[in-house]
Amino acid sequence: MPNESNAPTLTTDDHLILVDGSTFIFRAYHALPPLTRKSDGLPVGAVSGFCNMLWKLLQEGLTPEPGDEPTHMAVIFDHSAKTFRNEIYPEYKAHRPEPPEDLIPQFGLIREATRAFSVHCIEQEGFEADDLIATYARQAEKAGARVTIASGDKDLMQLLGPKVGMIDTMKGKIFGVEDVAEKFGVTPDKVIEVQALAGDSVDNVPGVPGIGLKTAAQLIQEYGDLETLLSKAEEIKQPKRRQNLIEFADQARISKQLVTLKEDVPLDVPLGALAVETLDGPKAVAFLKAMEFNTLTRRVAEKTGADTAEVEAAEFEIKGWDTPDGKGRVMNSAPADQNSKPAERSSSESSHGSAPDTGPWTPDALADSRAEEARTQKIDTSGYETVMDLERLKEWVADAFERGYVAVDTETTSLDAMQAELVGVSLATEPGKACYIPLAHVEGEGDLLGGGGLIPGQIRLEDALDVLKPMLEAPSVLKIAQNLKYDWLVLKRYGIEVAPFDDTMLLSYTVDAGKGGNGMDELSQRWLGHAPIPFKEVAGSGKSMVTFDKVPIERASAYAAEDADVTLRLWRVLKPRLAGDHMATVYETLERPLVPVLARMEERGASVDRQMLSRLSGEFAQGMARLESEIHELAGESFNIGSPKQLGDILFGKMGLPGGKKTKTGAWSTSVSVLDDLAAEGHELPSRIVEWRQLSKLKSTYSDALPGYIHPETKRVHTSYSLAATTTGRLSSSEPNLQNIPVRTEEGRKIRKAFVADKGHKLLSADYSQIELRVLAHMADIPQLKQAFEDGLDIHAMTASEMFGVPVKDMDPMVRRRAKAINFGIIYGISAFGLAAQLGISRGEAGDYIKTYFERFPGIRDYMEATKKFVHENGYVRTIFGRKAHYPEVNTKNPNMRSFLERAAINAPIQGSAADIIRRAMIRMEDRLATSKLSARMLLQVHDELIFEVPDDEVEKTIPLVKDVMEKAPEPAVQLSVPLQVDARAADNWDEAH
DNA sequence: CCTGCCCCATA
DNA sequence: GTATGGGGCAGGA
Repeated sequence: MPNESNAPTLTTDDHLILVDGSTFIFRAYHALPPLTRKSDGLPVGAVSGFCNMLWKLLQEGLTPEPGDEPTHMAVIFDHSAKTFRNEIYPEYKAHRPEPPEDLIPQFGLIREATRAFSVHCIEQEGFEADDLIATYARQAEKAGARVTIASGDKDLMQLLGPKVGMIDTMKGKIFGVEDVAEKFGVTPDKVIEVQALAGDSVDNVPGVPGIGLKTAAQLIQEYGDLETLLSKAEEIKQPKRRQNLIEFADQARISKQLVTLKEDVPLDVPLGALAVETLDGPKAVAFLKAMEFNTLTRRVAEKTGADTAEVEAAEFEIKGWDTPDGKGRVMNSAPADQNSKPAERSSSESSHGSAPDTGPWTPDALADSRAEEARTQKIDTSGYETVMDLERLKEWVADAFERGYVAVDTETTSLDAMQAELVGVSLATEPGKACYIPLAHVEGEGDLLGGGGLIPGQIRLEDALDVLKPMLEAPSVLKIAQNLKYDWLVLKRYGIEVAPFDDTMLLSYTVDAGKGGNGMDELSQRWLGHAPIPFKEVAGSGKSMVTFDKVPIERASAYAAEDADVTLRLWRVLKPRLAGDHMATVYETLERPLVPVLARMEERGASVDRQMLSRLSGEFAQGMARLESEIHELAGESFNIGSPKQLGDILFGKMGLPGGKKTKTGAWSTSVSVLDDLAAEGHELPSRIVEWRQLSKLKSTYSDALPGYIHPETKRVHTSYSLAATTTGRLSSSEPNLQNIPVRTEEGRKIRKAFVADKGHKLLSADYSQIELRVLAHMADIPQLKQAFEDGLDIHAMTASEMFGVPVKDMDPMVRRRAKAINFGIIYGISAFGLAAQLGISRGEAGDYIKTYFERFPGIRDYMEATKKFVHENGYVRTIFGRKAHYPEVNTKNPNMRSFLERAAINAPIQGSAADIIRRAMIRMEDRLATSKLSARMLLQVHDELIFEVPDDEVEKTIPLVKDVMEKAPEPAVQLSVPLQVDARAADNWDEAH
């Protein structure tokens, strides 16, 4: 189609900058200090800010990198207050106050400034600047050119895409698609849908009452767009929200029209005409001189070769301002021709006018292009730097402020964040640009005098932290780290609370849970095709391993700078995938906010009674010794009871007992179930072995090991929680694992009694009752189960009654036990084989139970079948809150593996939804306690239980609050169709509280 | 000294 | 039948 304007179209090499002049004026006026022309007091603050911005954009474009300068540029203004939007909705922008008096003369001056810099000044009656920007941006994008919108207006975010970026020149912040996800919770193409619902009080866009950004984003993520949502409004569970969506449907539609930018404005000035013209030095200098902007005048003169002395200050009419002398104003700077001819272009450039159509913007397209970029970019370490002086560090920090984000990594003396001493910090600001700041490296071994003197030349730790702290805590700088919880804890111990942040480990986990590990080395390999320097190669391993402070600075620097660089590159790949996969809400509501919560729990630690554990170890040792001689007596020889191999030889070889199960490797199993079977046949040795094993386990894993984890200073035990270790969304705990402290046996509970409260405090344990069965009842929509939970019945007895037709009253405990096993089996993706093993019955009998169960609860079978179908088709399943668990191998031909993965996929939404619920409770808990002025501290999480330390006199008030937060945790995102029940109790130790 | 295996503690 | 972490043993480096 011929270009009607005859102006050359843009090409892929072009870079168009569209400056949103109207919003800039207001923001500059309010943000910058008031500045007046020295000679007569003319207010020029906004003009000054505008000129500086324009100059910078002309010189550098978006970034200072060469080649980034604009080839096309325009400043766009609103023509008048009334536009077509006022016809749709007369109240639109009706709340706008009149501009302040000293701003009025600057409106005209800014247009003068634009012309003085030979930049096109665009405005059109009936349209807002935003519509013109949208139209130009889309046209340029279609031609394949790069577009940068210079504005701080969030309404323009709907335009962002792989080729369209945005810069807030007031804040120096560059926005990409990932920032749209951050702000609106959706991809750019869905921004208008969200705005239509949420409205905007500033522009007086009504939206739907009771729906804000968060809810709007969540609804749009679920339903896709406004119309679909409105057509399905009846399904919305929350009654108030449903009613509003129905009642205000038309208002939402109007809102959408208001926020939708017009992308087809008939342009007075064609796109091609916006080509950047050679700067007319004398003209610009004349204007700047008139404004008395001395610094900028000098700079522009230097750059253009204009002679400041020879150029006279321009004179022009200033509307809205009476000069003190009251004289008329003369125009002596020729006004720039708005329809000036486009700059000459070489024929070769204009010949490939039809640039490849990049197609409609999709989040996946950005994610894909970032992944491609990451794969192909070489990891070039020549841009790495070792920072040894404070001034240079300040420059890095200033750069981080300028960009608004920075990758950070700490190097320390220990993997244990509670013990780690800071050795150095690394930063990265763009791929290949990274630095390491050594702070506490010491001379290596090799001298007998103790060595360890600080290596000279390093910045003093305190000085460096003084410079880093404001940046690490600045709301305007996003800190990017891999497993930030570790760095957060280390820095917290140096008085720094890192915020805000992104965590590449959690980004990967959110998007790819189940597809593999989320550690940095693995992610680097997966996304960058690059194996980072292994820690082992830097610090050694095993006995010869040294702490990081003993690593020579040069080697440390290469390792540490690379870690920051890799982290930044991973962020660039992974962050856009959040939007592409519609997982931003999961990341922002279930993952990221939990990091500081868990960090504080780890920091507090739990108190254990060392004496009690020591006594227990002695007790267990005695019991073991007694059993050991009995066992050797019965066996007729001495052997290592702890060796399954030797034990098997004795039992199934020497003594000739009938072997039961075999292990994977073909050896006879000596597991409890086998030994119990033998014991049931009247053999004495196996039951002694089982008793010995129990004591051995309690001693080695708990009473012996736990004291070793007591922190030398805090005297408490600080576990470490992993947020990204499970496929389902559960946490895991290690070093020590405090999620498997014994509870089932009397002997085991003695360990639990050693977990005690501080003086004047109690331990409070609050646990969800049957949360997974309740989640299942909700998800699979099982009427009998829901009713039973509603009525507060014994769920296992109810199941037994339904299945076997026996009354709940005076039920045989064995019958209830069978039903209980089946209920658990269901959650685990039941198989006749497993149920048979659990209940010690035949597979046939177990199969009959399952059949009966499904007859009574057909909805459960339907749910299981639907889940299997879904996972086979999609390779993942979702929790109620949208978390994904991937099972990429589920279509394998290996029938055992396939069944296993199917069961895991059935279990994941149930286990995972329960995990999501307790996560939500934990995230809210601290605020709720603080609001009620309660000083309870959350210490531990054990999947469906939270443990707090509470001052004695606050126990009574804390219990109902904790219960409330936990029971309402799904809301408002989800209203479960079954009630949640939390049991809470306080006591002096964990055993009695549980 | 590292790794795989077995066994077992929890939800 | 689901999800973890960890100790001890045994075998190969």
